[in-house]
Amino acid sequence: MSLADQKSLLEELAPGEAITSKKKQAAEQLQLPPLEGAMQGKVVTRFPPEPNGYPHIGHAKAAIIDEEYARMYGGKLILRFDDTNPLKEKLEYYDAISGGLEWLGVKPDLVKNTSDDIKLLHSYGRRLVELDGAYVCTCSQDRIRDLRAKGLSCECRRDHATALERISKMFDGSYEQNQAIIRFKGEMADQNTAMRDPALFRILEGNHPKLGNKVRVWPTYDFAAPIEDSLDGVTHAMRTKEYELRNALYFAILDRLGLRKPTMIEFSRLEFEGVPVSKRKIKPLIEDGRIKSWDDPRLPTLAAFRRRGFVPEAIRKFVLSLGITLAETKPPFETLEAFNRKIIDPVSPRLFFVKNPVEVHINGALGKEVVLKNHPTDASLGTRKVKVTDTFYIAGDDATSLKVDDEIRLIELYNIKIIEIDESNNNRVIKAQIGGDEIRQSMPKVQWIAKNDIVEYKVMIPKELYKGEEYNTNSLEIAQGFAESFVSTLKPDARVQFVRFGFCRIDAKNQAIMTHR
RNA sequence: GCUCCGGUGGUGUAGUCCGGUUAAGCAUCUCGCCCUCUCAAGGCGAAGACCACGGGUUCAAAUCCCGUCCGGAGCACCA
Repeated sequence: MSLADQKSLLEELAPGEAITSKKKQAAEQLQLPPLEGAMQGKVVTRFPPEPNGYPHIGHAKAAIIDEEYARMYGGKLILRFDDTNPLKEKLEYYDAISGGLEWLGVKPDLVKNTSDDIKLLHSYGRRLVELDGAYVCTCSQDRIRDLRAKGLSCECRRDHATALERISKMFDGSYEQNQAIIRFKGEMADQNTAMRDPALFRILEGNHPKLGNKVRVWPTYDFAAPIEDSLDGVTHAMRTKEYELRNALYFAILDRLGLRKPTMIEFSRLEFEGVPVSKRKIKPLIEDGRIKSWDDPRLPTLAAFRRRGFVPEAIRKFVLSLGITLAETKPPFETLEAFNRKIIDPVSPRLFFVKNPVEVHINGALGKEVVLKNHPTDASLGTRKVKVTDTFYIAGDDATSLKVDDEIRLIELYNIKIIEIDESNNNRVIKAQIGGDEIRQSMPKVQWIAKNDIVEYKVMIPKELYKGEEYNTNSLEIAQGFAESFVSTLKPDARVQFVRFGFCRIDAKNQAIMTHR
């Protein structure tokens, strides 16, 4: 039955909606739920990465959700680099994150750094101490930890006058690193340990990428985040669920300072099975050279997804399909692949690559030039001309399954009949003769490379980086073979589908990376 | 250990707040058929969850209540 026939039959059986309803539901699944208390034109969200590493798929989820909501309500998205730790931030990471977002198609309406507001943050910290909402603690880290565990307070907390005296010393350079911190006056016996007088500021001697060593007193994330969100006009602040216990602190700080409170929303982290996002698991592999760079196709960095051949639209659709649940799960990588495949399929030229080539000699075949379609249905992708002779290569796997008398079709060329398989001297050579020209449904159809049209080619096939807790030593398979010479004219970043092999992105001269099947 | 958060087919989710309009929708995966000079895309269909488990409330519960179990997170002068 033709497609048109199928459709008309369906229309008969289920007049009206039948065809559209499934698609509609699938599309609805790619919509984020309404935002609590959101008003058209008034929503402000923010994506607050710390510039301490390369952006990965987890960043993409947060950034995309932040942006989608801003757009959904005609609001604003702020990209705010949460750079409050001079020991960790590096200039190259600000750029890497900006670049990653740009590739993703996430366009912030405003870009800023938390460090831009360092003076403001200082003054709010000072004010909080003056308000008796915080104090300067000079206890050792060990003692602080110990007392916190026991739910007990230290002497530093008791006397407000001491706090006032110390706060000046805090900022005038009287204290060294580790000698004093500003602590929130919470509740030392609170069941929520985040409320047991957490650190708000600490002294860090480091070279900050934006401020150098001018600043020594740095706010912690716990202090900077709520102040910045509030002052930036953020209406809906989203973060991953490991911060949940810190919500109480976030709001308590704003309360004490009398600042406006954003709505807080959390969602689960995104990570794939076997593809850890944590630097802890990736950095060692880079340092000892098992992985060469941060855009290695096995990695979950945005640079890696890009190099591997994923398109940003696919990542966005995928992220939206996950929704904003709190359930901690590892979604299937196949789903991302499916989204990507549907997007790139219509625009990927079909070309030939044969892995582990085996020679096929066709008796009496005449040399000629053939014209091959670059896409089965879209003629606008053009054609290419290939000169063939009587000798070809087919993929090793295809050759293996052949027996004498089998008839197969060389795609878009002609049928051949196997007459001899010569396995002498370790080098299999197949002899065949031209068969009929009838294209039978049941007949194997294989891609081929003409002997005089060969280019040596390599395809990297990324696999799971980790198997459980162990590095997967077979995480990168290299497929060697021949591609048609046309492939070598393609520039890096071109996308192709090697017929019956998989979708690939051209990576370098004579090298591609398999995106997925 | 304490506290908090989760638990819907193999997987990811919708539905849960306002209990009954579908005894569970969509996607992915698997399988079959159609289409096809690809093992891609597209079309159709099948299989697969009594909604973690046990009680309770109710005429009626995935949806409300209680308990249990399992999973995760936090308990940094990281974010």
